[in-house]
Amino acid sequence: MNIRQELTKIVSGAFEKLGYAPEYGAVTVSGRPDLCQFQCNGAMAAAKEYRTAPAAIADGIAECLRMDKRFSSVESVKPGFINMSLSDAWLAELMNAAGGDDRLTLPLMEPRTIVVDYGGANVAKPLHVGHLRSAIIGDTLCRLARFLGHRVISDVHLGDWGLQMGLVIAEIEREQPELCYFDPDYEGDYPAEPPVTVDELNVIYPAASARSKTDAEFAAKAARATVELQDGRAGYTALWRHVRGVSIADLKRNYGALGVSFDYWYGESDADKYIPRVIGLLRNKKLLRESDGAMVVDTALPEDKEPMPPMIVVKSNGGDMYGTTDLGTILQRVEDWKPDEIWYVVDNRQALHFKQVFRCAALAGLLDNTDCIHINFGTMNGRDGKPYKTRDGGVMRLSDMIGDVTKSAYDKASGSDIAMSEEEKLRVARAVGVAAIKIGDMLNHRTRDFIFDMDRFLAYEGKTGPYLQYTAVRINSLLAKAGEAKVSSGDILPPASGAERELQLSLLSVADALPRALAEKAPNIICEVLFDVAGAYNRFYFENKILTCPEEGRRASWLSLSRLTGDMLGILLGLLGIEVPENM
RNA sequence: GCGCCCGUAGCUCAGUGGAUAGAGCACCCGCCUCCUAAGCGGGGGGUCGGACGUUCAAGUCGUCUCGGGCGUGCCA
Repeated sequence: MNIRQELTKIVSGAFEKLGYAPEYGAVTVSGRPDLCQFQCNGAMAAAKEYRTAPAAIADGIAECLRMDKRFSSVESVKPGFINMSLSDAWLAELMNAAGGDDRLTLPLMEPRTIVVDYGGANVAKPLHVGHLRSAIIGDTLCRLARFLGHRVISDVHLGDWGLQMGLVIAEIEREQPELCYFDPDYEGDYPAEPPVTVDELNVIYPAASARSKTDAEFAAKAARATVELQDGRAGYTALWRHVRGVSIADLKRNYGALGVSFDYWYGESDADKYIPRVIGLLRNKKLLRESDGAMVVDTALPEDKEPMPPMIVVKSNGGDMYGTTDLGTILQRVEDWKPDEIWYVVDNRQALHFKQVFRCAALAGLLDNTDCIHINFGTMNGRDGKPYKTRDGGVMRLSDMIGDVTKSAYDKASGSDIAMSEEEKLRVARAVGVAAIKIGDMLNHRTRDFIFDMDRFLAYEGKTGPYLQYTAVRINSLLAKAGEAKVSSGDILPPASGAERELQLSLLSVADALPRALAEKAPNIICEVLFDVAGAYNRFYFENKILTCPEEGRRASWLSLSRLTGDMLGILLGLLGIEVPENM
């Protein structure tokens, strides 16, 4: 249950009853927790319309609400604030309702079908730290949308069809020209085993990319190979299939280490067969125009403030642009899945590109009541504010980063007071490392550039993933001890202290935070509410000795409240793809 | 040049037009004979880049300005 919505309903009712528009009854969490838990500022806004002193309106509303037993206090303050706090009895009632429900009374929304495109992975290019954000933000948004009741289809949209494939093919040919894939007259079956390993691929692409910058002939060959691959040359296609397969296996391992997965591993190549139809549609609607040998579509609107260059659909050499592939992909998604929304979790820098693509898709009539949304995010920079580099100036592999953080978490686990087996330490280290990385990133608002600081990820102190896990582990340990001692839990009682009341209120606020996080596509909102809950619990835990509490009813209540908190932390961490280890 | 995004504590960042702008780190001081101290409490630290405007009320909205990042047709 969303308490803020519930209170808004109640207060709006009071406004209406007194002859004011109900819209003024909007309730927010109090900005002055020392004064009250919730507030309504509508009286001040209403004052103008009704030409009445705001304080007089607030007095009336407060008077009207005061008789409601669900409030412990309702006050009208100075300029026209309406301050209210929940009665402890109602709070306890809400806690027990949550504790007795699988979803902890968290809301479900009207289901929509949402396709989420994230990851940004390319064939033959290893994932580096720059791929982190799309993967974990996209994964979190998928989990959140699913949890709130939506039908979510995730698609990695693999970069498997562009120039980088031509570069890789050209480089393999340069190194191993004798392979049958390069013989245009070859008529036999192609080998079942790939001619390259992942490790070789990881060397081949950078080498090819570098070569193409200094060797014009090689660059031309790569471009030609790209076109020939797209035209279906048999040998290249067979080789491409191998490279793609080897690459995908490796990508799955790396994403898997982060707990990130995809429903579909479609690639740009899968959009290829839709492209002729896209171009046909554009041509029929007379949207195509020749420009410097390329075919373009004008996407500018008269009201645009920002410059909107034409979008190139067919390059002057006859090849497709990535935007064309994106259009083909939209057609495929709309036909196969009929989504209400398509989300693109992609770097800020492609904002203009997506604006063009979405407009072009609308012009072409590809969108059938489908909203396309670019969920942009900021660049990950190093401590110098420039794009992140390793000490020797190279790009850092995602697998290396995960390895470093996991190693450090392992050392920390080894120094723990808790005795753990070797195997357990490894499991804990993996879970803790991933949590450190994810929270370190997603605590920041997604649209901002942020500083990637390995040392901070390795700190495990304060506002970090491990803090959240530690809180959950503590709770689980407490509940296990209670079980051993046969101490039973029972109804959650009205709070006996400020810390306990704050814990209950923080649990109540989750139901409001999740839809907001989804509406804004902002994982940091989930993180914030997680720290609210975990912090409140840790204060409560410090103040109260739960297992040894002599009052049986109170002890039983505290155990239930602890269980509820643990379940809530589990759900919220689950939305971020973070596991709770058995020990820390 | 034009456009988009961002300037909040020493650092990294939150902040749904409302009351006294919050966290974490770092620094200083406390708390384990008692359920996991990867924890809890306290302290110092701010003209929210600047100016003007809208509003009963601006870190939040608008205009201008300074500083930084990014984008601006045949890579993705």
